[in-house]
Amino acid sequence: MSSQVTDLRGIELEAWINFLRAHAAVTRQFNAELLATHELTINDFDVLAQLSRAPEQALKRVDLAESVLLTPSGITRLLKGLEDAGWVSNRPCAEDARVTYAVLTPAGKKKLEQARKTHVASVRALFSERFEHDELETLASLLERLPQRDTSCD
Amino acid sequence: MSSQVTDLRGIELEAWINFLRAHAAVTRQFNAELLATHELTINDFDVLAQLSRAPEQALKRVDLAESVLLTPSGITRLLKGLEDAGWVSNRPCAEDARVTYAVLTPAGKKKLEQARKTHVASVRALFSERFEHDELETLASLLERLPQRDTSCD
DNA sequence: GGAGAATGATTGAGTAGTCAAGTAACTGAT
DNA sequence: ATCAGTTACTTGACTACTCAATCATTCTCC
Repeated sequence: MSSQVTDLRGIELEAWINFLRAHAAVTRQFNAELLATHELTINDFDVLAQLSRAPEQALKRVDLAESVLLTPSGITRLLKGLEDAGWVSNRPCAEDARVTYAVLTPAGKKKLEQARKTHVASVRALFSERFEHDELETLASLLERLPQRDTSCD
Repeated sequence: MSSQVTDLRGIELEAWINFLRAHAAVTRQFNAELLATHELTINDFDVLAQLSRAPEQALKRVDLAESVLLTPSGITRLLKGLEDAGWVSNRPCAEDARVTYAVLTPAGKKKLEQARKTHVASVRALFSERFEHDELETLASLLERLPQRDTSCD
């Protein structure tokens, strides 16, 4: 008599499973699109986007790692690809010889602008097709309360 | 004057970025836990759980692939690991010689019960620490409206 | 009842990451 | 001034997948 059909495993598990499935389905779609039209992965795009909003389009590898939630070695390897493609270059740091900044090149900036056109449109389309504006605000603010950074060293 | 600080890139992008970061952070944590205490990945766990709720604890590989959103070859390789560990065995299908069912062994059933104790507790803890019951219902139902299956062949 | 298409599953080759170990450079207490 | 610890980054070995090709079997239907 109560309400709708609900998951027997508890609401937390239901939310988690929906979350997992949605991530798999949505990233698969976005990655395929991005790869087909721009030869970039979501993480490539994400890193370029982070660089573009950074002062002087440059970021230390550690900071990049933290902001896109990859390990330092993951960032090293990802940047290798972007360097080979010419979207990113390296700049040594005058004050600290350990750090090499990753810098967005002009070509990289251009590449990002192109990719943004289609990718941002896809993201907007997927979300706004399914949700009203106020629902998107709710969703964004709920998701924001989940861990958004690596918790393994807290 | 309007409201809170809001993301300049639009609410859809904000929701998407929060979603991506949350997935990376949360799966990293759960995977580490599950691997440390049970030597299972989230996908391993997920496959065992799917099998346990299936009639006769058996499922075709294609169905398994669809329900956990892996490719058929991903399922083949994942099952190989579970077979080697003894949690899953193969059963040929009488009606169709192409299919081999993956079936949960008694040991696998036991393994899953153990893993469930800690993993389900972690999931519940993470979500109920952060959200009220009605917020969880909202979150679950919003996430449910995102694609939950592979859209590449629609 | 046989040819062709579709389906279930596996395999080889490749990719995108992880972790642990290592190197180099910096920091801070004595 | 030094040396123990920390930080930035890279590397080798591995894992967990993906995709495309392949093989076997079953379905379609003329």
